[in-house]
Parts: sequence; C-alpha cells; structure tokens
Amino acid sequence: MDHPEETGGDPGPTRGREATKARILASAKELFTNEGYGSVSSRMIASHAGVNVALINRYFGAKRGLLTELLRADGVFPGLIEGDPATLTRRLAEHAVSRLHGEGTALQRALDDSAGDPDLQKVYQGRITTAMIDPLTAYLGGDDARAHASLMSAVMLGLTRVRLVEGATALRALDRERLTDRLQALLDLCLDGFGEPEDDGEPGRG
Amino acid sequence: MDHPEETGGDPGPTRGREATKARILASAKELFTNEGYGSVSSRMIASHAGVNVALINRYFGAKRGLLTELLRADGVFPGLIEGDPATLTRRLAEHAVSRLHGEGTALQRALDDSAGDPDLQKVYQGRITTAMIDPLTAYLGGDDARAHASLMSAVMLGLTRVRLVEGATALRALDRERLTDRLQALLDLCLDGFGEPEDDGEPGRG
DNA sequence: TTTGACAGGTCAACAGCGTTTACATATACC
DNA sequence: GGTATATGTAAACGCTGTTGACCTGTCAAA
Repeated sequence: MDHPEETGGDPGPTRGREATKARILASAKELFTNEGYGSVSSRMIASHAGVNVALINRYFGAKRGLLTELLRADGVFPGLIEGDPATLTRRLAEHAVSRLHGEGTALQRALDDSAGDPDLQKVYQGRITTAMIDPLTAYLGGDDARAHASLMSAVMLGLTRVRLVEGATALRALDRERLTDRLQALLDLCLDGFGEPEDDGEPGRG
Repeated sequence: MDHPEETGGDPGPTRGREATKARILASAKELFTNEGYGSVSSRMIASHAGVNVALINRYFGAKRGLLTELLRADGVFPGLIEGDPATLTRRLAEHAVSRLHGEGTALQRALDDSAGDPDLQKVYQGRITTAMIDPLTAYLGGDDARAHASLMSAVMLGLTRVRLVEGATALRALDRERLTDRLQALLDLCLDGFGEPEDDGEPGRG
C-alpha cells in the first residue's frame, strides 16, 4: 500500500480499479489458504483488503467469482494431460498420490479441505468437466473416450473424496511407490475397451 | 390432531412429543426429497409440519440432526457388504451402476444431488467411514484391509462425484452389463495385495 | 379445589451471511 | 468552470440457522 514498486514493464498501480481488484484477490487468496473457503466471509476479505464489502460484488460478481478468478490461472491437472501418451496414467497416478499426501500449493490444499461448500462445488463442477474430463476425452480420442475419461476422473476424484472424509491414512501409510503402481493399474484398467463381451481380457489400451 | 386413536399394540399418537417429532421428520423427508437439502430451510420444514421452527432445534438439535435421523435407518450400502465374499465386488459394482442411473430411494437420489452442502458433508463424513469403510475393513480383514477398503470406497465415491459434476452421461450410455463388469474389475483390482513389488501379479484376493 | 411443577409449544429476537441500493467523492474530460 | 463518469462508501435487504424468554395445557400432590 506504500510500496508502489514499479518492477519495470509490469504495471502495478496501487490505486484505482486494477489495484483494488488485485488487493481483494490477494486478500482472498491469503484468507482462503489459511482459513478455508467457507470460513471466510465477504466482510472478512473486504476488511483484510482495506476495502468496502460492496466492491467484491462490484468487481467479481459475487464471492464465488473470487474463487473462479483464483482458479483461472492453474488447471486442475496442470500440464499433466499433455505429454507422452504412454505415461499419461503414470503421471496422473503420481499426481493423485501427491495430492493424497497433501502436496501441491497451499491454496490447493486449503480448497481440497473446503471441498463440499456449494460455491466451491459449482466452481469445480464446471472446471472438472472443462479442465479434466474434456481434455482427457479429447486426448484419448475415439468413441468411448468420454466414458474412459469419466472413469479415470472417478478414480481421481474418489481419492480426493476419501482423503476428505476419512483422511486416507491407510493409503498414505502404504509404500508410496506401490500405491502409485496400483493407481496406475486402476487408471489403465479404466482405459480398456468396452467393446468385447469378455470381461477378463488382455490390456487393450487405446 | 383430534383423534387420539390408540390403535392397540403400535403406539402412533397424533399429539405429544413423539407425534410432533414424527411429523417434523416426515415433512423434512418429503421436502428434502422434492427440493434437495440445501434449498429447504428450517422454517419451510416447520411450516409444512404445522409446527414452530424452534421445535426442530429442540427435538433434533439442529437442521443437520434431521438428516442424521433420516439416514439412521438405512445404511450407505444397505445389506451389500454382508453376504458371500466371492460376490462382494459384484454386488458393489451393481449397486454403483444402479446409483449411477439414479435408482434407489427418492431421498437417496435427492441427497446425492444435494451432496456438497456442508451439513450433508459432515453427516456423510461420519457415515462413509462408519457405514462403508469400517465395515469393509472388518469384512476384508488383514493388515492392509483398510487400504483396500479405502481404495474401493474411492472408486465408489468417485462415481457418485462424476455423476454429480458431469452427469456421467457417457457412462450411463454404455451397455449396463459391460459397465458393471468393468467396475467389478476395478474393485477387484483394489483388493489385490500390496505386498509384492511386482506390479502385475495374480489376483491375490483376501 | 387449589396449588405447583413441568412438558409441550410459541414468539420474537440474535447474529451472521451474501448481496444490493442509494449516496458521496474523486478523477478526467470538454 | 462545469459536468459526466469511474471509484468507493454506508446502510440496508432478505435470508439463514439458532436461542432464550414466555405462555399453556396437563397432571399430581396437598
């Protein structure tokens, strides 16, 4: 607020619309990270940002808009889907295990814990489809691609869920490599074709 | 309200504490079923039951208490875990597909759609552990039992999640038998032992 | 019959939430 | 200077779940 800090090409005004928006966003991020989403009220954010409550709704539509804005930057699976198809399930498995162990950005962790809030649901609802299932579907290709993507997403989301409701201590206690292997196997199994009536076939990935 | 009607062995009073509680519960069930949990307020329930709002908190502690009470009767997996161990995963798979298609009681369906509400979360949070993971753990037995149970729960919960956020239309469009087979295979894979460093072993169920 | 205790029910309020409306103020342009 | 327009403010709205103080009818004891 008193360090105008012009770092060169990047315009970072300390007053005016953009500065206020940035200040609100920064406060929201900090508070959400430390307190979770549901526990932080609009008035708390405004107070922390030294700003009137009404501005949150003016600039972001609603409290939920803050969340959308904060999440717009990073994907649900940042950079995981793109890459070598042969190792996709491995990457996802590693990512899942990582999240299971509470790794990731502090904000991600906080929001994982706050999952369940209706606002968060609504925001994620769109993001899971557009940033996870849709890209996976496109990436996999083919007719049943969306079904495969949905199954994989189910496994990934289910793990988050178990961590949320139960802590997943038993899973976290497992050897990390073995758990990753198992998750990868589960994800691979999600990718098997649905065409053959044989329930117990060879791994027909792709 | 004016028919004290003692029907003999079964006490079903229309006045007094128990009758009022029953009336509130019935109204809550009906409204939750038709409108979802979050959309129904305490005052709506009270009004529908012809009762004062304060009685809800007097008799059930809070709105959440209504939910707990309504769910106390039926399990998360009613009667699925008990039974022939050899067909456990089959039963769970069939149950999952059934829920995916929106079958089950009307209340279950409504609450599935309302999942995400913090109150519902808190109630489910306990129930998923005590009515799903714990019994599964006990049922499976052994040292890694809880890890296996957690993995299975993840798959089951993930499916609910995908249905909630994306609709799971692609999965529901699949041949039901094939989807059930696939889910069963996934659940079976959850049960494989973690002990062997070999990632691709025989089905060491149990 | 009168008295008192008490369970059952009502009413109005509390504190909080997200959001909106009407208003004040500073900025920038003609 | 005058005026439009962006920016910020204060106060309220309507809603939520929840609570404490107050009636009221029933029943038992004196």
